[in-house]
Amino acid sequence: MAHLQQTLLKWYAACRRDLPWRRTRDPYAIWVSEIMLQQTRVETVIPYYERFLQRFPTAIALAEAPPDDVLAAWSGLGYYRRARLLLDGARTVALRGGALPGDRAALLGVPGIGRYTAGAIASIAFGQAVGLVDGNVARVFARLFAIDEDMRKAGMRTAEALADDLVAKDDPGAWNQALMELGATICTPRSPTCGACPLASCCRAFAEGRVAELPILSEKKAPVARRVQAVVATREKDGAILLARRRGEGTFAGLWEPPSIEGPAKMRARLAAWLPIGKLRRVGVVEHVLSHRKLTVDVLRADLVGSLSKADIPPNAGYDDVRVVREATFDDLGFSTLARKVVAAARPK
DNA sequence: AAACCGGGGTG
DNA sequence: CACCCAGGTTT
Repeated sequence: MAHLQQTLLKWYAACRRDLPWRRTRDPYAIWVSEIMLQQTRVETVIPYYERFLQRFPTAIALAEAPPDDVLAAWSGLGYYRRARLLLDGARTVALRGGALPGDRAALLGVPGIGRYTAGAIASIAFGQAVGLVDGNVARVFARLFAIDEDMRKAGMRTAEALADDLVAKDDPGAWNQALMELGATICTPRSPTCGACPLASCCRAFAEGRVAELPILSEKKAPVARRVQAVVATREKDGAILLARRRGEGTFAGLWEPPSIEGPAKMRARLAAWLPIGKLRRVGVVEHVLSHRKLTVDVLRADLVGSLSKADIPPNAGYDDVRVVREATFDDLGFSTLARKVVAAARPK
């Protein structure tokens, strides 16, 4: 076992990528990076990470920030729930003076910090000897030990137990990052480069010729198709657009978008009923796929002919605020990629 | 259009 | 422990 650890740590020391969050030991910065890196690739995260830390340098600064600002800084990263939970977590941490707890069990009590992130912060920022399992580690372990269980189910528990057992006591942070780095660069989902793998000689899947069939991953549910009607209401004099902010906890909650309603074309009337607009014209269709939904959006254009305030929004419309903004100021708002696509589709050519 | 990236929360 | 929920990019 010591041999395995020596080998991987040595490989990591030689091959590790120089990433911004590897240049700090600030637990808050590491926390932010770990949340951003969930489901999002390194190259995408880097500019967001730099900007976010500049804007919200400490947990307290983040805790005090308006949710709109936080979502604006997250705009385009996706999985906006992460940003809302990170803000929740920052508020929780601010109540205790602004410092994250230094051990895994206490970290698990912070909103938005689950098993993976707790292990990452505890080991990387605080040097606690605990393991972690992300998708990379799950894949590496599934192959290294030929785990025949579903890695989306029981196999994950098996991997978590292994992670805690195997963690290098003298440098847990480096060990965990080494495992993830191996999964990200060598032990990749398809066409892994076993020839370059420092652990090939200890790898059970490699020895048994089963690398291609592991890990075992159960099927995910197919996204459900939904139709949506969206209105881009434009003010004549300056081209400013009416936007509304989604309330609640669901998809795109807290983000700004052209007002929309789910359903077929006949639902347009219900949407038009509360908007100060002229005649609707359908100017395009936008397709957008999320993990659980496949959205087909009818993009409708209309002239904005009056004004509107919060109080005019019907309670069941799904919005809690409205605003008329010019495209130049979109960057100040939390905006999904779908909303950007809808606005772009409505722009006169 | 399909494949890929995978972690938090709840019951 | 099972199950639900949540975007964007690459190929």
